[in-house]
Amino acid sequence: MARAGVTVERLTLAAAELADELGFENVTVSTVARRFGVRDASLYSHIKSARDLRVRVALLAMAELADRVADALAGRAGKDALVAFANAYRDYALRHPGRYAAAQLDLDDETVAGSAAGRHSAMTRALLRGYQLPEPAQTDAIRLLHSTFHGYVTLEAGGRFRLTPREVDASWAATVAALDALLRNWPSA
Amino acid sequence: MARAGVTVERLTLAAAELADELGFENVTVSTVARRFGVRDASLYSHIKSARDLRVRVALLAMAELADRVADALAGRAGKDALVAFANAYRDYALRHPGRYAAAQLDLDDETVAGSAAGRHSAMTRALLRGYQLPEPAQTDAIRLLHSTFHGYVTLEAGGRFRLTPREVDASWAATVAALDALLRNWPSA
DNA sequence: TCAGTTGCCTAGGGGTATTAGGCTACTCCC
DNA sequence: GGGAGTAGCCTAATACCCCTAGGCAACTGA
Repeated sequence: MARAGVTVERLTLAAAELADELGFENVTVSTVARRFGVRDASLYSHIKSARDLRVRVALLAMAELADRVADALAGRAGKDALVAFANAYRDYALRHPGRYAAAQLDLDDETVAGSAAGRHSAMTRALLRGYQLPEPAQTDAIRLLHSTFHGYVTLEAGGRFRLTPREVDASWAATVAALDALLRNWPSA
Repeated sequence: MARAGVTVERLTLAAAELADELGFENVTVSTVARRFGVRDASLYSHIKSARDLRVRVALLAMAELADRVADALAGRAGKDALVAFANAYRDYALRHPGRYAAAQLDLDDETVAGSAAGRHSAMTRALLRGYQLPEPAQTDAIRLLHSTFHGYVTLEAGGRFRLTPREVDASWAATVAALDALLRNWPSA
């Protein structure tokens, strides 16, 4: 019998692809095993559990997203940087819905610490340097930006904006422009 | 044998409670049946499927949330109303994490149409009346507010803000204040 | 009272998660 | 080249969840 050549990396990648195709909630040990043409039980020499597999997909997604954002941010500043950041974020989420959903998995503190989450907020902090916000406003602004981006793409992907006819792309552009205006005039008290 | 007195309403309520206690993903036909002391198969004369049950919890949560927001909004206007809206929203999400997660369930358009989602955006529209935004800025603002609120509570509940020491309550207040400032100075172009 | 309806049960088929234990295909070292 | 050892994959078996079919008993109303 030829071996299937399963490795943790290939498993994680396959799981990520499955997530984008079928939704993250349908990423199961069985479906991944099936894609490799092996039995489910065979995967347990590579992964610890179904959750382990899902966490790996989450970490992969977070790293990929951080990479895209870093690329988009390179050489830009001010509103230019904000727009690039926002669009890279949204693009990733819409193009890889399953991966993005994975990135929202509830991870324990230790795992979060070892993830790309730190890079993400460091980049946001760098982005905000152009707006000259003092602490703690800076932290608040990071949280606001992250919340708005995350909330927007989640609601958009969930079809929650389909009730109103207004184009979601146009709303997105207006939203990012509004955030830029807000950052330039952050209320002091 | 005495009957357990199962009804769709009691099932939905029990499922909602289980969601808040164990997380929405652990709301299962079996756990709910167990709580009633009956066999899982017995529930299928009341609900159509596990998904049906979850959708009912989602609709319940959306209606409850709309109620809380409506109460908070009564008799208020301007920033006062915005703050009340925001706090009611966040309170509900944090106090009822399972229900709130349920409300995020991906529903088909027909179900969404029959839900409290319409009430929700109508209230937001009413809230914005105090800020006098013309269309399409008003729609964009609704989407921005919803995105930010939803994103914030989701990330907060998911522990994504624990990396930074800044108090989440303080950040929340600052965020809402910032949104108020933004609505009062919405960028025209 | 008794016919009909409704509520709950048992049986059973199908799927996923996971452990235990076995066989086999590579690897590398003498 | 020939074992010895490791790693990859398999079958078997348990447990839990989803759901259908069919049965009996408990209510309901004429």
